[in-house]
Amino acid sequence: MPNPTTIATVPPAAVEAALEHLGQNIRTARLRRLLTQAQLAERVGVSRFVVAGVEQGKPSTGIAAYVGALWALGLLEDLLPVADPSEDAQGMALERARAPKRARRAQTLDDDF
Amino acid sequence: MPNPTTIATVPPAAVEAALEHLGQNIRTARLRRLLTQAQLAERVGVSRFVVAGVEQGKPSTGIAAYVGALWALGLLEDLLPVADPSEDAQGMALERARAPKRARRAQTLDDDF
DNA sequence: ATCAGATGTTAACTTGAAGCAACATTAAGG
DNA sequence: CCTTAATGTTGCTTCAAGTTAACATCTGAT
Repeated sequence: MPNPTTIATVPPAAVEAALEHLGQNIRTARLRRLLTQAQLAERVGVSRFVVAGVEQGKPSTGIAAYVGALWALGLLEDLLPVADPSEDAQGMALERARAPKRARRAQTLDDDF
Repeated sequence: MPNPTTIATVPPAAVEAALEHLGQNIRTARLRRLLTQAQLAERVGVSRFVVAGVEQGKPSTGIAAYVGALWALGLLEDLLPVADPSEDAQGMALERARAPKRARRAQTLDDDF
C-alpha cells in the first residue's frame, strides 16, 4: 500500500462500521464454538494475530483471512447472498436495458451532467 | 505475508470458490450500474487494479477493497447478515450453556479427544 | 468494418501486512 | 482468591500488496 490514506487506512465510516460488525460476529461465532483465536488461526492457516485483526475488523487484512475464518466456522454459505444479482433491486431496475461485459456509455447521450 | 503458502496464496477450494462468486457478483453489480473499473476504483479510493483483483476474487486483496466496493455500489447492507449470531443455528445450540468473553476449556473435562 | 474506450497483462518500486517473540493484561475455573 | 490460559500489545524483519506506467487485447457503439 504505497500511497498513504487509502481506503484501508481511513475507510468511510460506514465501511469501518460494517467491518467491525462483521468482526464481532465472527468473534461471537468462535466463542460459541469454544475455540481460541490460536485454534481458529491454525484451522485457517494464519497466525493468531491475523485472527485478532479480523475480529477487530481491521480493514487492511486480506479478505482470505475473513473468508477463511467463516469457512473454518462453517459459516461460508452466509457469503453467497452478498451482492447477489437476483437480490440487487437497484441493479435489476437498471438491467432492463442491457447486460454488457464492459461498461461503455454511448457518446452522444452523455448529456446528463 | 512472510511465510509462503498461507491461506492467501493457496486457500481451500471452498474459500476460493466463495471469493470468485463474490467477485463475480460485484462485477455484475458494477456493470449494471454502467461503471468502469476505474470509476468504481475512484469511488472506493484505490487503483483500478485492485478493483480488477476484487472482481477476480483475489484472496490476498485487503477486505477494505471488497467492502469498499460494496459500499460504493450501495450493497453494504448485504454484509450485515453474514455470521449473524441470531442466524447461527450451530452456534446457538452450543450457546445453551454459556457466553464467555474468552474461550477456555475446563481442564478436568477434556476427555473428548 | 472501424474505432475508441474498457479491461487484461507486465514490470519496477515502495510501503505496510503478516510472521515471530516476549511481555502485560485480563478473565475463567478450581 | 489464585492460578493459568487467553488475549492484547510492542518491536523487529521479511516479503508481497498496491501504485504507477506502458502496452496488448477485446468489446461495444457507430
